Amino acid sequence: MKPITQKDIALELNISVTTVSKALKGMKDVSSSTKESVLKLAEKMNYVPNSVAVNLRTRQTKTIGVIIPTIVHQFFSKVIDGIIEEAEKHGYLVITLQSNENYEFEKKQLQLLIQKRVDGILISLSNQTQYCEHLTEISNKNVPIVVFDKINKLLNCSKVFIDDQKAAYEAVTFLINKGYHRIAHFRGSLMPQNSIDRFLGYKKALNDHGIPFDDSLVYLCDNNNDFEDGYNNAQKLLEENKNVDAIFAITDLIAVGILKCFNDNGVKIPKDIAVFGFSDWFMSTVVTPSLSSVIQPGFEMGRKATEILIDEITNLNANKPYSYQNIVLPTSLVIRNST
Amino acid sequence: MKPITQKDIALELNISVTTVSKALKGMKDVSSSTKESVLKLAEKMNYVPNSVAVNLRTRQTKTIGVIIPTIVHQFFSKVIDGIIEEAEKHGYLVITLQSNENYEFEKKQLQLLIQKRVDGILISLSNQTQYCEHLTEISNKNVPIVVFDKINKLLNCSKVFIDDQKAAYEAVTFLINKGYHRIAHFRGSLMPQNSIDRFLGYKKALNDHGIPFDDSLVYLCDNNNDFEDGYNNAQKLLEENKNVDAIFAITDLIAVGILKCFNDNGVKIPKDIAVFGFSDWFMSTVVTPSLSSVIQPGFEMGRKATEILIDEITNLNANKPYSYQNIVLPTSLVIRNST
DNA sequence: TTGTATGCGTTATCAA
DNA sequence: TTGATAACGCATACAA
Repeated sequence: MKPITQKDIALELNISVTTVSKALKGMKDVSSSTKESVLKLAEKMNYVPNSVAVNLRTRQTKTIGVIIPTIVHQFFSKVIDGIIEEAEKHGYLVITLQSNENYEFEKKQLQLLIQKRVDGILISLSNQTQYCEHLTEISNKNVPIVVFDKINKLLNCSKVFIDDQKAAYEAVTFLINKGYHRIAHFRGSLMPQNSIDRFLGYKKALNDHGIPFDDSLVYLCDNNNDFEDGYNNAQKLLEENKNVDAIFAITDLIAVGILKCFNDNGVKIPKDIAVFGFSDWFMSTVVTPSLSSVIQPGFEMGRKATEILIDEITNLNANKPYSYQNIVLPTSLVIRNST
Repeated sequence: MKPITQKDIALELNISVTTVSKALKGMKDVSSSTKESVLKLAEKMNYVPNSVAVNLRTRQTKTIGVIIPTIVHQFFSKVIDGIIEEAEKHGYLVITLQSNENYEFEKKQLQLLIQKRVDGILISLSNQTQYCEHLTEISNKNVPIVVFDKINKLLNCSKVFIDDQKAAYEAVTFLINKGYHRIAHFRGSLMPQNSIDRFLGYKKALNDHGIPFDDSLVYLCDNNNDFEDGYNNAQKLLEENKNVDAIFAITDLIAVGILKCFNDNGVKIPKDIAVFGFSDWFMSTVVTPSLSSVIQPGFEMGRKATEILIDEITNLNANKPYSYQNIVLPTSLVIRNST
């Protein structure tokens, strides 16, 4: 059976579609008696407005698009959770797409969302994304964009992120104060801002505490498999006999890889080598030893980014001006048994 | 600037919108010369078809809706991954919603998707969902539904799931063969089919091997926080001094909670008590001791369910008949150090 | 090969 | 207070 339309109601009641529409929307230029009968019949016939038609008419889809590198990642699923919840609160639905850390793919997904006429876009950049014409181009189409987590500082739009440099600085400083002085860093890919910033924070902490920076203590993890990257580089570190007494890893998953390797090789944590992670995944609480980490508010990041985005959409539709926001969410350290 | 429409192209080329439409769609009743000029201009003007208009016209949204209990859950994020990938391959986009294991919420989310006029729905039932009128009602609206993972066997639609009873049976049988004979079961909520089936598999395995079923060895974990549930019930089990030598847990997260509790209490795993999980989360490979588990193919489940759904949508649109499918995905055991 | 007319379901404008 | 008409952008049956 076909869905009921306003026309069906109008026919049944022998009134015009216009009046039905008005009654349904509670406009005041319709008599309370007809309004009542329309509402009653709509209820009875189980009328559901066709949102596609509404979308066409109002030029809004009440839909926002999200692009993240990958969804099978606790941090990002927490972000998505926050996004969906906040969006729903404002009557928006969420279409999620993945870039798989691939620039070309990211562009393609963006195109899909534009074609779908989403009202706004939330994106966390892929590791490969260096240039952002594809994003500025969208902005010009009057589709608001908010970037989060993996941002590009040059981008002309609102951003929600954490102070990666500061967070890394605090983590490494903690290690130093705890007495560790030969601290390695397992860094992420070269491109992403957060990878760079965490590295800079690490460097600055060393510097501020009079510890010379040693380039050979920086291990690059950019094989898109954090756990294995951590494991393999930890192995390498052991073989190279670097004499480090602590490691600051850019990600919990990498840190867990390190733990695993050390456990496999009889390296005592934190006695022989301490390990500090980043992101505070649930996993980190149940691993042995439990992992010290930086708490990164995923849910709140998704929520806030969505709030801003919808605000911009609303302003855009109302022809009100608005300015881009830079939201820096607070982080904190959680100290467990690995340090 | 407003998006370019076919009208703009038609105006520029001094031809009709119809011809533009046909040319764009590669219909053959349009001269190659005009086709070429249309395509070229469309490219130049950066024409993007308005999918909302297309949707209204074709009565299809090329969108599928997904409802899962919660996205911050490795199994479900793998499912979503599979769904998004398969959907995209067929030109569909995915709207994800969560039921938060709440029946009323599930109904509401379903309503939202219907209102959004999605072409089909994928759903994994909430723990609280007992009756399914809300689903059959949708089916009657000619919106195909495929249920997966947490299904209701009575439901009249396609289903993709695993043989929970068999999988549980195999896990418990493994324990028995390994020499464990006093095996506790940490079961899930009472409602969900998979919870029931895993329990039945456990019981059957005991029975088939001449081990008497002891009701007091079944611990109910239904507080919606698997890890804590596992931890607390493990604590209880220790206090009750049940003398068990193994535990079959309905979920890895619960199993990990057990591990944690045992580690905290100096219970040796598997020497004192062995632990078997279910689902094979990544976490289980890095926990100490690593957890034996049942491999549950999340990605493939999402992929397959989507494939079937899109198939049904396609058939429905073509007025072709189709029959509901019951797909049982294979599982297997992965034995690690906890057993 | 091209174009006209019509409709998808809703909303907005304006006249009655 | 009501309704006729047009429009959103596209696609199709049919006529030219």
